[in-house]
Amino acid sequence: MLEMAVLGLLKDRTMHGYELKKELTATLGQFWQVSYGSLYPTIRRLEVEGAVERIFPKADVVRRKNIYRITAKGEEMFTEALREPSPVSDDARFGVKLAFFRYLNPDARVEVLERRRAYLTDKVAEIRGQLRTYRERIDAYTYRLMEHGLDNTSRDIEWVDRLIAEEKAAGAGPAPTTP
Amino acid sequence: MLEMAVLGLLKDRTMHGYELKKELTATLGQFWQVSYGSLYPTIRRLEVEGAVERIFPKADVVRRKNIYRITAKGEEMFTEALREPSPVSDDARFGVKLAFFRYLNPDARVEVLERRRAYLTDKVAEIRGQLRTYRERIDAYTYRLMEHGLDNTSRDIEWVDRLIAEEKAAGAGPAPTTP
DNA sequence: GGTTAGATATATCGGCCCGATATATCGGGC
DNA sequence: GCCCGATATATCGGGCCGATATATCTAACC
Repeated sequence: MLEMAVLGLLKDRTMHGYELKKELTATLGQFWQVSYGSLYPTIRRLEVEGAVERIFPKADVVRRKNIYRITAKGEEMFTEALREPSPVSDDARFGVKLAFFRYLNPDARVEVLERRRAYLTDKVAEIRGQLRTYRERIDAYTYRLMEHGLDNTSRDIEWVDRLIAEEKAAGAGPAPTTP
Repeated sequence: MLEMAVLGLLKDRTMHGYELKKELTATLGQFWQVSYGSLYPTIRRLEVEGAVERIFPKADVVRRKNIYRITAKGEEMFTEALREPSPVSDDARFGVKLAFFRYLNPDARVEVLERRRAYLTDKVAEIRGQLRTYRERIDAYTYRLMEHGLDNTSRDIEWVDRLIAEEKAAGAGPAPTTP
C-alpha cells in the first residue's frame, strides 16, 4: 500500500523521501501516519525492484537529497495495484485508492465504490448482530462504543452512496470539480 | 495494548487463547482485528513476565486448551496501563481503554475523555488547515475524503462530549446502565 | 454407520511497519 | 555569531499481520 502511494505521487513529479512524507501527511495523514522507518525502506525496495530510479543532481551541487523518478515498470505496478480488487476492507487502503481515483476510469471507480459499500453493509449487519447477541454481557461503555461505530459506519455508507450517485450522474464524463 | 486487553479480559474470568480472540472480536472487532500471530505471542510474553499463569486441568481430562489466569502482578500492570496518560491519539487504543472504563474511577474517566477530546479538536483544526492550505493542489476525490474525515471527527467530538456530560451528571455515582 | 463440513484450538513464519533515535545541514531571527 | 526549527536521511528493535499448518470435536446428512 505504501508502495502504491509512493508510486502514485511519483507519477505526478519527481520527489525525495521527505517530500513524499510531507505530501502523504498533508492528504492522508488523517487516516494513516507514514513513518520514516517504513518509508525509506519502501523506497529502497522500489528502487531494487526497478520501479523507481534515483536521479543524481549535477556533480557540483551539494547532493543531500535523494530524488526519485518513477520508471515504466513502476507505472505498470501502480496501475495493477490500483485495479487489484481485494483490499477495500482496510480504511487506509481504501483512502489511498481514492486519493488516486483520477487514474481509474469511471467504471472501475464505481466498481471500487460498490465493493466498499458491500463491505460497509456487511460490517453494519455484523455490528447489529453483535449488539443483539452480546447485549446483556457487554457493559455500558462498550455498548456505547459499538453503537457509535455503527453510526459512523452507516454514515460512511451514505457518503459512499453519494459518491456512487455522482459518478453515475457524470456518466463517462469528467470527474467532479473541487468545490 | 493487546497486553492490556488480554489482562482486562482475564480480570473477569480465566480464558484460553481462542476465547480471548472471540471476545475481542465480538466487542472491539470493529476497530481492531486481533490476529493469532499477535495474540499467542502476547500471551506467551505475559506468561514469561509473570502477569498470567497457565492452569492445567485435571490429568485425566483431555488437555487441549491452555487456560490462563491473571496474577497479582498482572492486575498491577493492567491498572497502570489503564491510567497511563499517553496513547489517546490511537483509535484502537482509545477503544480498548473505553472497553475497560468500568475499572477506572469517574475522575480518571473524565480525564481520559477530556484528553481524547483535546486530541480530536486538534485533529479537526489540522484538517481544516490542510484543506485551506492545499485546496488548489488536491484533486476532488482527495478533497471529499478529507472533508468526510473532518465530518466524522467532528461527530466523534460530539459523541465524546455526550459521554463527558453524562459522566459529570452522574457525579461520583454509578456508571450509566445499558439501554 | 460413515463422512463431510465447520467450529474449536494452538502454533509459527516471513515480512512489513512503527516509534525511537541519531546525525547533519540549511535558513532565518536576534 | 549563535541558536532554533525545518529539512533530510537512515537504522534498529520489537511488535503486528496474514498466511499457513495441524488436529480435534461436533453436528448434520444420507
